[in-house]
Amino acid sequence: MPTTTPPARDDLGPEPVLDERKAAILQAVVAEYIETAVPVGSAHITHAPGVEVSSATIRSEMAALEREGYLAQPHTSAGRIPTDQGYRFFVDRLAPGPLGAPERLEVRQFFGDVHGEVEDLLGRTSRFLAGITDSAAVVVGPNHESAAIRSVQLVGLAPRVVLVLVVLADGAVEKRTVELTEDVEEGVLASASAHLGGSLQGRTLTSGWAVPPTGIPEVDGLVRLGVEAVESLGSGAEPEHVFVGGSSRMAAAFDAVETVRSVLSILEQQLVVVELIEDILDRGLSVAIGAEHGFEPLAACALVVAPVFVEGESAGTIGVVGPTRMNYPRALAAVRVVGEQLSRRLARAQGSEPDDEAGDGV
Amino acid sequence: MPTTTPPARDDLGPEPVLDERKAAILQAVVAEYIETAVPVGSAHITHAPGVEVSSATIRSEMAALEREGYLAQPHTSAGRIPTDQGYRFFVDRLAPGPLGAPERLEVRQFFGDVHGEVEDLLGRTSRFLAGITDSAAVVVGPNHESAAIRSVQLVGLAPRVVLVLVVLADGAVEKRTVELTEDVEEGVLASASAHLGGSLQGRTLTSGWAVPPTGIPEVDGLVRLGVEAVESLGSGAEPEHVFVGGSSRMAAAFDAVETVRSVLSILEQQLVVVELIEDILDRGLSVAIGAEHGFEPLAACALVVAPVFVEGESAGTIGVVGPTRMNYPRALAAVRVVGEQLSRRLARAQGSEPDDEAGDGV
DNA sequence: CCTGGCACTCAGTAGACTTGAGTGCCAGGA
DNA sequence: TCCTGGCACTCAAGTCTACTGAGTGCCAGG
Repeated sequence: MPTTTPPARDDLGPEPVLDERKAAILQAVVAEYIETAVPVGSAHITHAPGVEVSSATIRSEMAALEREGYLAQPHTSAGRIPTDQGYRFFVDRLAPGPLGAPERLEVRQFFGDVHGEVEDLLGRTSRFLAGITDSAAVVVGPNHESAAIRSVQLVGLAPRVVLVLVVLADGAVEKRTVELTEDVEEGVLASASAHLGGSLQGRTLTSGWAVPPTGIPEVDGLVRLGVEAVESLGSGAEPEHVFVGGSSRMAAAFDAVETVRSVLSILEQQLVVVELIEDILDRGLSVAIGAEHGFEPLAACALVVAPVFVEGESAGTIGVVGPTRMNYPRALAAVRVVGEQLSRRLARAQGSEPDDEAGDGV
Repeated sequence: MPTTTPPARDDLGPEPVLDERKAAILQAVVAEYIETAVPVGSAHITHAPGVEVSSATIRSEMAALEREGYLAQPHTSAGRIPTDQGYRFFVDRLAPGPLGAPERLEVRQFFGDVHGEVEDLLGRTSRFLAGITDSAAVVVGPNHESAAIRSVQLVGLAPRVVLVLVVLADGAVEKRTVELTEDVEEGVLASASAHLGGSLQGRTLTSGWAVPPTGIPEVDGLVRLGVEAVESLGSGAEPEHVFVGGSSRMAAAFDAVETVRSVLSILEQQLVVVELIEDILDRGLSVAIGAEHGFEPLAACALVVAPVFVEGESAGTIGVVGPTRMNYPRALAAVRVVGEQLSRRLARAQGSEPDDEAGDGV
């Protein structure tokens, strides 16, 4: 029986002092409850690793764990259920384990087969991640504030409607329709387009840029409108692209219909979910359990999240949303591996990394 | 009591022969059941308009309606529930009524406030339609097969990665990333881009087009790749943009969790929903009730759909998905009005219609 | 042909009882 | 001091029974 020293903790609260046996009991209860969703009685874990004592002893330990806030009892004559704090202890002690073999194969296959545009990739990834974790999954695309502008173009759609098109270095295309007050000639449009493209290329959406006047009033007017449009793209008016997959799985995750409805409704408000995930990451956490994230409507849920980096730059976020009794080991491993693969994939799509198929970590 | 002659029927099956009283009873049962979700007993509708007979008489009529397939009984001593056929009769007799006043106001406000890109508009519309019908709502964007190409551009993203960008007359932007086998010069890229744009402008994505060679091998190679990319856009490999709003409302629509889960899971597979809606429209229906659409997983649902036209051209579809006992009058009215407003809005976004705010029909 | 009356059905509710998984506590032993 | 087996206790959930009442089908009389 290895004396597992707890790995680096996710949270930085006061180190809980639980002796080995209490910890083993708590761990056994959490593991059992995650698997069965039934309150765990003392007799069920007498043979759990690190426990090996009689049920009576376990009972007294459980009573202590309950006093200390790690376990709860639905009613007097029932077994114990982990509290958020109990799950937290379990998660913090969790060594970063590998993904199960079948899932590993699935990941390999998925990232081997998938192709197409980035948005498509992100959407598929969210559904895939939902699939292997049997929860809902969220994939947030990169926000383009720091991406360099590759090209800016003005395209006339109708006599007084112009489309401002911005291509970023990461392959993202943003657009904005601008309505004009008067007709504009094709040549003027082309000049303005060229001038804008030349001036903004290489900048980022958020950097302040001064576009020198051309001296031709019509062109400069149009250029000004174009600059405003591009600015509005950078100002975060447009939320990042968010993909939520597998939310149907929440239907079976809770027995109260009202909980299901409210959780689903939150998942529909993608902006809220994104903010929640960012907040969790800002606080340095990778797992938020129940009330920890402070967002009441998702108090029955846990989130497992991870940022995705491409060449050291943030390129989005992925996460899993499930009931607090979700399978944390699997979710953590899946998020880690899928995040890595996605990152590698995105790097390749930007042409910034050699096209090697032999992935590490999977 | 007006002798209501049934309006034009949606379906073209054999005209059912139900005398006035039977029809009134059936209508009362459906209306009551839609409102209460409780099996309707004979005594409950003795005072319904057009009925005004004793419960005993109603009972015998109900028994007849059951024999004829319009009603069903959950068990012997319960009231009646409409069958799909019963709902169908109800819907076919429904005069196209106006939307309720509060909803009318909401529609006016929504389409007055909403702004931004088309995708954004469609997404918001789906959520809005879900809101006023208290069901899930689907908005399918136009498929771009028949839209004229306004501009084609090649943008270099990385040494061997080129983005092919197609702007369509309706303001949609499609893109495809192409990986090259060898580096290409900036000048060659520009030439190819200009040549492609010049050759394809005004065509549609699906029309076959021959692009004349320029005589410069590097350029022609790039042009060929570009043409392939544009062709792949038209070949329907890319599904239309689909927006599903309000699916959380399905959680409360059925009491069997399994039904909820399976319906939600179907709504997640947007492609399936789109195909189902198209199929319903192809069959000339605007409402599909229960098993009518022949799609087993949604046998517990009804769909109310409508195409959206802009200047006679199809510009997408909108629809409402709910349980078969959904509020058909409201859903029909909402789909009609929202469809009209969306159409008008899309027309304006394309600059093809004067910007008059005073909408008719709302 | 409609109606009031009547016997019948049966889901749902309520109460009584049983079961059994689970607890807390304690005295005795290592 | 700590663990253990034993024991009395609790209480959700299941089972059984009885009752209620909403609803039906049928029929004889107006």
